[in-house]
Amino acid sequence: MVQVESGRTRILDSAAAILRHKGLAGAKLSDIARGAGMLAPSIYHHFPSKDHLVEEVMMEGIYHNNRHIMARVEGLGSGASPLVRLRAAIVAHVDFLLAGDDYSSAVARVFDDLPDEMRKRVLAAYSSFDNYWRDLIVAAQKDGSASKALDATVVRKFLIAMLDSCSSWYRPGKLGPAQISEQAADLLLYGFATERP
Amino acid sequence: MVQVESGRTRILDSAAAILRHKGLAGAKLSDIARGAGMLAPSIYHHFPSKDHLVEEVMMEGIYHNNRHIMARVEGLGSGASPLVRLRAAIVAHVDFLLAGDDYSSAVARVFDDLPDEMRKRVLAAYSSFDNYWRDLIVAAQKDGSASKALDATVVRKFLIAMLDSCSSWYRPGKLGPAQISEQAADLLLYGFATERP
DNA sequence: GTCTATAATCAGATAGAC
DNA sequence: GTCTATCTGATTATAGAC
Repeated sequence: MVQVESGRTRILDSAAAILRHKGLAGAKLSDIARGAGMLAPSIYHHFPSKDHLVEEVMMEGIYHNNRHIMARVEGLGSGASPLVRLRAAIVAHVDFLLAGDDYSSAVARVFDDLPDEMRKRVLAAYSSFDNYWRDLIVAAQKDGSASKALDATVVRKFLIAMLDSCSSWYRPGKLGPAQISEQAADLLLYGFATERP
Repeated sequence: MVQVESGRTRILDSAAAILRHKGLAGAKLSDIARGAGMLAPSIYHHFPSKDHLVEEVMMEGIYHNNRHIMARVEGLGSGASPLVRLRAAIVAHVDFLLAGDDYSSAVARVFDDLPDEMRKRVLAAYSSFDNYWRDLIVAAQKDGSASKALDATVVRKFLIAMLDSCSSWYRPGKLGPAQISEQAADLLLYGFATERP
């Protein structure tokens, strides 16, 4: 028997899609409800407020993305070098965003606009993810395969900002998602210049 | 004789600072007015609407940043190689953002949230800037000092997203703005890995 | 679980005095 | 050029029928 998607899930899916494309202030409850096949007040049967709904989308986005990246990296097996693991994480992150996951794209889009208290909670949930990236980066430095001259925190911030941006500018065309993610990894790991200084 | 900053300019400065820190929806006219030492309705003596005010902040931000980067690159003189010019542009962009220019930081913060029509106009103004980056990137590829395997457009998008992010996460600490901008340039040009594949 | 009707709130904008 | 008072419109949220 096929269980039709519940009303609650349809609301979350719709909210994620609209937050992703229109931002926090641009995501009206009436639009979200329409995407879920209902009218705005019906949302309140499932969520106590817009803020609660948004926060749940953020948490789902972080969780989905996190799981996807970890699964790909850990799927490499125990023999993979730190640099190979870092590369896999970069590729997985871009692939995931460009595969069109509305939840994780919504996080990248509206995080800066969240109300202060909510942003703190979302950031706390995000921190396990952040730590995972930090570990990948630091492991590559310890192992000698990545530059110790670059600050691990600066690298992480720049790397994540760069990767997160792709869902806002990528449009299908001559390059597919797979090419974009490979280029992201090549650019970050080996740089744009052909020779070292 | 010292001309005190005009009301119009105080409003623009205040709007830029508030847009930068609170985003488009978070920037209330009453807050902007307070920052300019007046009350909200007084803004309408100088600007016909919030949108007009915001658009002028965007245009100023683009113009300031553009001029600053071009001045630094062109200041290198005609003997500078394409890669040296690209590096100078990267460093200048980060320096400028971290020097705390509210106008250009406001552009990076609210661009995605602008109303469609305005965003088109701002994007058009931005395009001369975009073309400048594209020329720097393509020149380095033609000259053989940068990788032709990377798509120039993808490199430009990733590069600008990465650089623009720094005003949202940078906090003065053990690393100063000058170190951040050098690390950005090193990461983009030479990558995080110590050896080529 | 969804609806119609409506309240409450808030921010952008206007009118007109000074 | 700035103010006080007010209007308008949009949006979140509630009440209560079905």
